Amino acid sequence: MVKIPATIKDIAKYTGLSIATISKYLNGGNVLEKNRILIEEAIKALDFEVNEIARGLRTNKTMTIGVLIPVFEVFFNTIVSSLENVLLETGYSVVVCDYRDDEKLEKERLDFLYKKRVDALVVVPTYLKGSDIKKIIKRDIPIVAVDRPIEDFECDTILVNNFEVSYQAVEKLILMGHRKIGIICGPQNIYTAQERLNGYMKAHIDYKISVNEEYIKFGEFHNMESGYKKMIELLEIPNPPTAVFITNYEMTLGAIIAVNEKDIKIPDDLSIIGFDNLEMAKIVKPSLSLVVQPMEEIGEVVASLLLKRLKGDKTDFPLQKKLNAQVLIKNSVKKIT
Amino acid sequence: MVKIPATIKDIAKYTGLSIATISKYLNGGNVLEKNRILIEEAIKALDFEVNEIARGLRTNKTMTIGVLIPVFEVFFNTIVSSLENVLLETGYSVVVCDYRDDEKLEKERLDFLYKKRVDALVVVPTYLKGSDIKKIIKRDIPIVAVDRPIEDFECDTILVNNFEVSYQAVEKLILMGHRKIGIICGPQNIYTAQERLNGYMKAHIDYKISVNEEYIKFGEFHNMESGYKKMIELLEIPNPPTAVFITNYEMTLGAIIAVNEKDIKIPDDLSIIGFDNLEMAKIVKPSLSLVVQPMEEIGEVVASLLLKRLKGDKTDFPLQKKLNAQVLIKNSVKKIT
DNA sequence: TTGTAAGCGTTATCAG
DNA sequence: CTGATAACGCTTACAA
Repeated sequence: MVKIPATIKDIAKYTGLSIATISKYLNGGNVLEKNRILIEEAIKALDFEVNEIARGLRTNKTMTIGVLIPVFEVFFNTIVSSLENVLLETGYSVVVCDYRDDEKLEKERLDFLYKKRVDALVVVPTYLKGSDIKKIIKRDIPIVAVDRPIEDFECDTILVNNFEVSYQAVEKLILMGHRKIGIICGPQNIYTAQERLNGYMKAHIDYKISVNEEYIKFGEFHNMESGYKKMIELLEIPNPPTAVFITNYEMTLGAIIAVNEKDIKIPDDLSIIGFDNLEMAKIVKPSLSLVVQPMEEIGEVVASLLLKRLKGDKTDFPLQKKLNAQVLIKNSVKKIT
Repeated sequence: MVKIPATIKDIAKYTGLSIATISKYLNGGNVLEKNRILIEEAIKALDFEVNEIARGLRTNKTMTIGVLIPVFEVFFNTIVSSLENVLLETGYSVVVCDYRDDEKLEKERLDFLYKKRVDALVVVPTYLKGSDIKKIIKRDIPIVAVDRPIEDFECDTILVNNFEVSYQAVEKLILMGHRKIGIICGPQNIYTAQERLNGYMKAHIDYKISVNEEYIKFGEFHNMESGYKKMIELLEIPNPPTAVFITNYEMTLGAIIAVNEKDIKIPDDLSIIGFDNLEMAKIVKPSLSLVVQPMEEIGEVVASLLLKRLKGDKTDFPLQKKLNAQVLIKNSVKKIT
């Protein structure tokens, strides 16, 4: 830990070979058997490791992928994990930054990743627009938008069928006889939150059910207290909904706590469909009906797309793909008449 | 986005000055007013930005701090945020890696950070020992252990008074008349989990209360289901505890759900002290008694220590500091007779 | 104040 | 297969 790590030059001296030969060996080139052995001995003896900074300067590649997410929470964490699982295999590594839902930080962190010379970027944007990206990103590197599109920017984009799956969830409630259906939405400046509300509206329209504005509550993603509060508000409406659709993980958690506290029985007093609530789903009784997003799949799809682009393959650019979430109906929804 | 960013050489050509002068300007050196203006014009015109990789190679500094945490969860996230707030001010940036509580990954990610040539490391270790560190870290960079010490390794270490605060929490329960006190602990290979259990034991010894082994349950940190299960187990003991101390955030969450589900009234049927459960604490009623750790303070202390070490100031090395957590008694604890 | 030139640790070209 | 050498883009004595 005290001595400075050896360089190729040191290995060259130790072995009597040239720098070029050592470098060739390090990059998988052919070397005489006896030299190979010698080099490997030297590497061990001198505790050598490549200086990735120097290599990066020379090759103009850092073998690093930058990932920008709004906040460290289970949905994004899971996607990133799955992304990493694929990418690490191929020698790439991943640097993840969150911007805490903050507009300024979102740009700053993007700039940070760019300055670290990542070879490609994965972005879950909130406020970020095409003009921002163009200002920050000056080299031509692959960029993939995930979960939400980037406004005014042409790039590969991997989304979830938020609209359709929300439609399906609400449709199930309708088909179970519900007519008074509440929804706890996310902020309408977020694409996924919009889409989920739109699905809710469309289902009402298609089934010719009028929408009671009182039943639509706007909470905050990434804040379970807002789920709690909005659920309380819904429950306190004089003519309350018979079913509530909660549109993300954290808010679902808060809503469950509200329901418990008010001593509301599920599904007898109220039917519920939550979102993405995997760990909770195992715990809560009766078992929670859920919209489940394909987080692992998202990560895998993004990773393989990225690898393709990094190889220079621009087929189908800009790719726009929607992955399917599923509605899982369990015991938290009751048929009513 | 198409053109490759300009280099200092380009600026030199544009301005007719030498590379050295441009470099001097970039690093805050004095330059003739008219040259300054010229350089700034060139930078704008050519869209120049320093190549941090090249700079890093030359200065042998990356201005980056590596942070290794077990998992992205609120306790660690909060510490990292606060750390970043300080560090970013000073021009450093932060790369955070989690190892998902995995022994192999813990070493791999440490190696990754090291290979990225971070200038210093912040580590929350689980399995990591001094011998591992010595194997991986070959340059002499500052290392700070946070929340848990590194076994067999001499370095700066910032901890929380887990033992003392757990003692105090249990003591409060005892002073409120409780004699049958349950505890939901974390895995005993984790330092903080050990300390918290030790505090519980010591309080019992000091107050001459015999410990019922049945009341001691071992869950998993970072897994709310384990909190749920262990709480159920405690409640199903024929002679159940009258109070339970739950020793981290995620397990507290699960435990609350278990209590709600079993229709146990807090604090009438059961008294509870949870851990670190800030957001929950706002929601749950009656208001939850808690052990609150000074997460922001930890981040700040670590950051300023780091900056000191990076300046080469080795005063008090190896520093070992314990920060104080607080017991906050609210309405979830009842006096019994 | 400015410029020259060496060098950080690699990779890549091109002889040998 | 191996080696000499020129880059990569920047900083930093040292000289002018």
